[in-house]
Amino acid sequence: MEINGLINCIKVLADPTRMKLLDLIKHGTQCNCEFSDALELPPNLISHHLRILRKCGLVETEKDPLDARWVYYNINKKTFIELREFLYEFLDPAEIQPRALSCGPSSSLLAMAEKFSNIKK
Amino acid sequence: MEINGLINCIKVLADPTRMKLLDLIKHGTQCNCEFSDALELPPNLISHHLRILRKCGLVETEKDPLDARWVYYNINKKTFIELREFLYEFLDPAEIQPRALSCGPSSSLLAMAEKFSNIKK
DNA sequence: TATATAATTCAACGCGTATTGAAGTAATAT
DNA sequence: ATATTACTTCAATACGCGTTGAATTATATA
Repeated sequence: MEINGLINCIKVLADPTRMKLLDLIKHGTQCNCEFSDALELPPNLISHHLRILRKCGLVETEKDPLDARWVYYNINKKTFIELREFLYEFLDPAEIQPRALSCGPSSSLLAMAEKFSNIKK
Repeated sequence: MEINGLINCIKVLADPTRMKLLDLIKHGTQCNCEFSDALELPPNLISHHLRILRKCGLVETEKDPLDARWVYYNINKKTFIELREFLYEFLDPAEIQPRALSCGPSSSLLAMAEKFSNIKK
């Protein structure tokens, strides 16, 4: 998945309702009515958020083989893992580097020396 | 950090400009003018996004000891790592469970048996 | 003191999006 | 056929947020 897709996934993730939905799905695929009960939100609003979760690829759907009116939601493992790896690398503290002295008065020793001599005057 | 603070961090992260800013800061503390050049955005807009990054605790500031007009930005390692750990756990594929049969026609074997007998009739 | 510089804050605009209630779709039951 | 159900889509509203340009603050220099 390209970088923009991943950033979009983060955007999708950055909503308490969708976080809770993902967490519920993670602990067993569920149908709209259960989400609606658990989060105390109208079914159409749940549908809306699930649509967004599906659009960015974080979840996928499956219809009940006995009664196709029911829809069950699953985590899309592939996207899930990809997002996980990306964030784990992006937030890697080992990559943090000290300030590159490319800008500002402290960026050159010359400037520091000049400053120092001014103070001395 | 509480869960709402972490979700807020994700929300803050879910913006291409701020992702780029964080990435630049990660590779050496920088000042506003450099961000402005690198991202080709007006300095006040950079300030705005840095303020949001600082507010949620992802970055912190430091003033130049020689000329306090310059401000340098650093990654706040503590928040950085905390967010990393949280997301790594939340997106752990090992936690994904199969559907709990608590809802829908396939939720009970009884229902399946009834359905089966209807088909047979 | 006056001017310049680095950055921030403010006011306002426009776009996107979460939410709401109603209408629509698809599948099943009577 | 008609009604019911599970869910989705639609239209409308309201709020939040990114962006912009101007004004402001803080600091340094002439």
